[in-house]
Amino acid sequence: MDESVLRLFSSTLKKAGYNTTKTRVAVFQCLGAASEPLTMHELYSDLNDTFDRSTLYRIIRMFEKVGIVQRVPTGWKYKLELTDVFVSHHHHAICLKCGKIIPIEENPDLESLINKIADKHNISAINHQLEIQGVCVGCQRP
Amino acid sequence: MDESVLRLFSSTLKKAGYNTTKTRVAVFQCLGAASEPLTMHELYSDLNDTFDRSTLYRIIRMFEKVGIVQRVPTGWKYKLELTDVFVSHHHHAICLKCGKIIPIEENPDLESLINKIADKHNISAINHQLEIQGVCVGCQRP
DNA sequence: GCTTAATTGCAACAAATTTGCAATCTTGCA
DNA sequence: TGCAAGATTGCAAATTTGTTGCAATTAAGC
Repeated sequence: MDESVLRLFSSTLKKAGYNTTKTRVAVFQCLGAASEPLTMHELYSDLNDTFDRSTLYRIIRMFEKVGIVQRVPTGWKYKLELTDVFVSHHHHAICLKCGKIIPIEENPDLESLINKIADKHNISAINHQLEIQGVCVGCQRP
Repeated sequence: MDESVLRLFSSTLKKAGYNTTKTRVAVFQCLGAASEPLTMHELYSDLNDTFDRSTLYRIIRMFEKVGIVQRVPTGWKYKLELTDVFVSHHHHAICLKCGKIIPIEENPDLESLINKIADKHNISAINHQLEIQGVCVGCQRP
């Protein structure tokens, strides 16, 4: 993983009053290495039982509070991924046939439209998520 | 609740091979009467312990499968509401200060933009959700 | 290197969700 | 309307998911 990203991670923690520990770095790197969002369970087993479940929960809760990770709702469950600070702001499309998650980069038109919609409802938008369900090209019969 | 909505509910179940039971009607009506999405817990206690929790979970899982209810992610948890088949298609804005959920009716511009974005990623969109977080006008200091 | 405060592991707990099975309803049909 | 077959529910127990207190360990700053 990129040195500068790790430094940003570390300074984010520090600014919020937390230490940079081996455990936290491991969780962060695991999320950074994943090609798509992970469930708690996946994250835990990817880390190969290196530490206690309660520690992982505590770390994720804190990472979320300080804006290092965010939850991606996927039907029943949710998955975890790094926030826009570490990965560019994006959305997701999920293929209903094969379950693949396709990242969708942010679109300026979408962003401004969302702000306009929010304003119309007297709410000033701070953040947003868009999830699209559909069928990917690979799953569409010829 | 409207007769015709109940008939639609019943035929939706039938088409999927399920019976229309007292219990299922009660759950459906409870969701229909709610002014905003409900948590499992709220739904259960609104129904006033008329039946077992496991039954409620089974019903909700099935309702979701056949497209009667959908989950609204709200941070950690999720809430439940009827789908667009029974309530007009809409999105949500959540105030980060007071937690109020503001329904946002669908916007044709948004819809077409989303379809365009999905196409660009080789996925043909079937459904989508947009969640906006912000601060509502009542929570903005004067 | 040392001190102090933060972090982790452990073990127990609490909440949320699932499951098997027997008892009870619904439906379709006589 | 009454019955048989299959679907649905209640119950009790298991599983999964997330939380907590406290003692042991570790990281940060000097």
